[in-house]
Amino acid sequence: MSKSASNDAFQLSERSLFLFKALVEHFIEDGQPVGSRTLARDTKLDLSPATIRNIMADLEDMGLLRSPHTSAGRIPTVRGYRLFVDSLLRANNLEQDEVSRMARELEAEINVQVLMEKTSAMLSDITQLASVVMLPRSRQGALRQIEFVALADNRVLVILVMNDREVQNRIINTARRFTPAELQQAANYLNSICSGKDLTSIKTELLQEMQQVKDNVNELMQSAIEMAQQAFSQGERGDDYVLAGQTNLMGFAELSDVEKLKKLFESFNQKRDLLHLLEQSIGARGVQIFIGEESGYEVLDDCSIVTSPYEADGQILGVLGVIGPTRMHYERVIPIVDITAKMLGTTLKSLN
Amino acid sequence: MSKSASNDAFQLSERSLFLFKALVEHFIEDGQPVGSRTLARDTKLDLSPATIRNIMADLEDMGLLRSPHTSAGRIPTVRGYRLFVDSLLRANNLEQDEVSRMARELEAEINVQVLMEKTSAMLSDITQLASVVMLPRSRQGALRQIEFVALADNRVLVILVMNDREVQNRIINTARRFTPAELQQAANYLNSICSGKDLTSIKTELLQEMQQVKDNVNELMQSAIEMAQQAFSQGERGDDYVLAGQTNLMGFAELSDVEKLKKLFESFNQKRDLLHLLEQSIGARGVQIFIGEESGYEVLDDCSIVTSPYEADGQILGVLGVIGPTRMHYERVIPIVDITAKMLGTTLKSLN
DNA sequence: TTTTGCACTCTACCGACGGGAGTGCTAAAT
DNA sequence: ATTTAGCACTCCCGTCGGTAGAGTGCAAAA
Repeated sequence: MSKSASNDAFQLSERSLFLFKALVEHFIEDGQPVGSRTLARDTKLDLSPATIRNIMADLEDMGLLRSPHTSAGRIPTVRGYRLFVDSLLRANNLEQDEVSRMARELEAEINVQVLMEKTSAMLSDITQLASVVMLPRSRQGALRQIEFVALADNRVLVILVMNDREVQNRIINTARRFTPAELQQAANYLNSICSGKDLTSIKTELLQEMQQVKDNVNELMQSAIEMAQQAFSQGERGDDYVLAGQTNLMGFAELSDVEKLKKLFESFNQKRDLLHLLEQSIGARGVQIFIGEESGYEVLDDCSIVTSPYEADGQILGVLGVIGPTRMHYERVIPIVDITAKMLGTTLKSLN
Repeated sequence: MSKSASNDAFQLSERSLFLFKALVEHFIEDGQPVGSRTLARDTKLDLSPATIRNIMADLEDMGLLRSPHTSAGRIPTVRGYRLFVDSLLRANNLEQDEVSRMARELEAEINVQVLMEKTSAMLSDITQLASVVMLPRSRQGALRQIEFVALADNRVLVILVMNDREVQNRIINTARRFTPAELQQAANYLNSICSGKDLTSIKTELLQEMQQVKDNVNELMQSAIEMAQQAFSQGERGDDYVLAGQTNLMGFAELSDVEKLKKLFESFNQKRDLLHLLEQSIGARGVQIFIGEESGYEVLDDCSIVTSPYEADGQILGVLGVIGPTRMHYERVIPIVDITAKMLGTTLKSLN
């Protein structure tokens, strides 16, 4: 369907396209259906409203426009937006100082979690839309190092240092008390086995090691493996994302229905739908856009989502994007999402 | 003002109070102004609407009721709610199995952050309102232990184990590379100085130590102090709270105005106002209630907040509560907030 | 091919109107 | 002295009709 929409550009006269573009831009600007007279007034072409009406009728036949009711103006259909975005849009460059301001803000941050939050806040602030920054499942980075710290009672704090500077803490209960020296030894042992491998392969590795060690009488090694297993089995805090600027969506006329808004916000909280959608963008090369129903989720019917994966060293680390009404300033939002993804990528790279 | 409201109970005949209570309960139930006829029909007292009108007029004179307009029924004023909550309310006990279900859910959790999130989610789920669980500034627990882990380049991961099982990670840059053994030594040294003290006194302690060590030629000790100072200076992630169930507030008739709702949500995100309000409850012994304008924040004018501090071993650890329309089921919400605070307290205690 | 002219349609807004709900007051009843 | 009945009054809310405005589609003229 999007395929045929892109072809529309070739089946239309230049004038029709120009008019269509003007109409979409006008509608994006103020959200009201656009009539022939308005368009005649606002475009350079010196055409009468009647002529424009004829053209609009053609565009409507092609499924690019529709009227909400008989005597309203026209508004773009999803297919119309598609054509607009794919073929007519000339993304304007961002102000240089705006870009450098963003960059400065992000570069300073060294904590990954906080970096994500800042990026999301910035994105929603600049676009005045809702934004999301996601860490995909495929991240599941390799383990760089494991450390144990003795706590009171029989508790041990396990520290998992991931390759990308992420650190995870887990607290486990042990059968007996261990001295710091023992824990150090256990950690060394485990590091020799695990370091550099990713979590799933570590798990299988540990099982094998378990077998081998069984004959061995070294109690500490067995304990070490058990502790590691206990730590790894703890909720790996699956996929997640950072959301910001939800409230920016309130007050858009097309989302003024409280019930709809509630459903939308609830779907944000449940994460499921949005995660699926974002995962679709992981494969894409650059900015990807879902307009209205294209997303396939009913709650997002009146919304568009502009996403982009971000990467470092050619490896895709995650996806970020913004969510807003279908009637959004694509020409502004697209380059913003694009550049934010790039900046996040380079910032993360510099952290590693 | 709330003082005089409590005294109202003694200035009113039993019958008036009964009627007043019935009216408030009726209004809480369906949100419509209650008229004399309805009340005559629904109460056991066999009174004509006219009599009830007289009584209602008295109650209105006392500032307990008001009518939205001439020919509507009456609704409670803030002062009316106050009287209702303070003197008329008989908080009904919760179902035992509901309580134990909640307890089971919470007891299992060992991670403090996740525990807060779960508590908040549970609270908003049960009450169908928005909920908040806060960690107050005064927490600032003592430091139990500090550990260093060498990372790549000149980076060191600092692990701060707080007394209450909270663990914080900081990453710092060092002038040169340190071996694990050196780091261990530095940690031991610092632990001997800092362990058991709270962060602020540690900071001053470090400054003093710095002076003493200056003459000493032990380079490692100096480095250790510098590293600790660098770690402590990093953003101590101040006051914070966990919020859940915001969307529950959408769809309440009294909050149907999108603009108001937007302002309310934004004030949640900004945290400031809500934090101030919650801090007021820290001193209170048990459940505290802010009705409508009593909170002092305009965005909360149509809302009530029910809070309770939670504590372990007699020490107040934080505050939790729910936010909903003034017209909420206080008799249900109050015991829920109360018991949740107690459960959270005991759960935290068991973690220590 | 474009424009003009015109009939037509639909919405949004306004004012009028009536029913419904509820009140306050007065006078009668208990 | 209370309580009740009766009644006039007020206000809200939904409905209806009418009108102005915006915009359309079509046919005929330019």
